[in-house]
Amino acid sequence: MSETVPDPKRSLDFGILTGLIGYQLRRAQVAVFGHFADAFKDLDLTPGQLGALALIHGNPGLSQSALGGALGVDRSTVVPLIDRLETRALVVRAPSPKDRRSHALQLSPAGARLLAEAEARVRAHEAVIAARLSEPERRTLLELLARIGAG
Amino acid sequence: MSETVPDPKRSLDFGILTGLIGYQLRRAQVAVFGHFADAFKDLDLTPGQLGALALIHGNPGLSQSALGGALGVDRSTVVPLIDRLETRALVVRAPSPKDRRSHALQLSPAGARLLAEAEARVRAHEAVIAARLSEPERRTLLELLARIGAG
DNA sequence: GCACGCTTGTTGGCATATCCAACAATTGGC
DNA sequence: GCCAATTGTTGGATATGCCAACAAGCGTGC
Repeated sequence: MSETVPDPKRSLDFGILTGLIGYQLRRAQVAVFGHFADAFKDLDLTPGQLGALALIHGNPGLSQSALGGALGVDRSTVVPLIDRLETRALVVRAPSPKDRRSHALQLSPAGARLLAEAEARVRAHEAVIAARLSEPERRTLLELLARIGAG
Repeated sequence: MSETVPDPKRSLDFGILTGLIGYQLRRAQVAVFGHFADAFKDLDLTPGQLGALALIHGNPGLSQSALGGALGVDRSTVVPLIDRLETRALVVRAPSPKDRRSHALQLSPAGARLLAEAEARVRAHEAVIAARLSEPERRTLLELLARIGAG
């Protein structure tokens, strides 16, 4: 038994963690999320909110359930998300012409403007995130991640 | 103006989302986290708890602050994490010989046993996750993620 | 020595985010 | 027209995270 208290100067032993996709995924996520929050705090947008705006823009009239499916979250999780966007007058819960149970989600003009602004900004944000990656590497990463995410 | 209600049969328009590292990261994370929860529910371990066990095992006597730093979370977030592991008698908050403020974290024998079991299981879990990846691709993904996470 | 500033763990307040189960309204197949 | 399924919502339960404040303890400068 040599040492029980690790030397803080020496770097830590991460054990199996380093080789785990799950762990590296989380580390990357923390870094990206943190930078995103900084970059978007004046627009007051979270990644989930941006995702919702982008999906509603690309698929106007989308239902909340369909949005939840596309985002990979439960439909009950979509409620407060849209509540917030609706309170900020970015999204409208329009009545669906086909189905009186569901809401046809639409971007308000302000929502569309904010999305356009956010799309410009997200490009700069992504450039910072991918600064350590060459363009082919970036594409490779996207493709490999998509394959993991398709599970 | 052709359609306001998107055809559910046709796949959705994801707009810029598909090309965003942040988005693909989140999708992958959801898939991995979901599978992890299934695989570890009988051991009752979350990814964060496994990370803590692995780090304590590799660095016995670690302080809570150092653990938080290694996990990338706030020191106050570590408290309930260790609380839970200590309640389950997997981790011990031993007094630090050097500093009476801090706790020297140690695995209990039960904690060490559980970690060994979990390490075996995490390998199987990762194999499922990476099923769509060749071994070189898996390595590439780990390396690219590590570069993103080093931000 | 010893005073002041820093660190450590903890608590409390707060905000998300997520799930599941139940519910009423509504739809659609038969 | 009946009945099962779906839609949005609510409520309850967890988790996860941050920040700010606090007491205890440490250590540097003098």
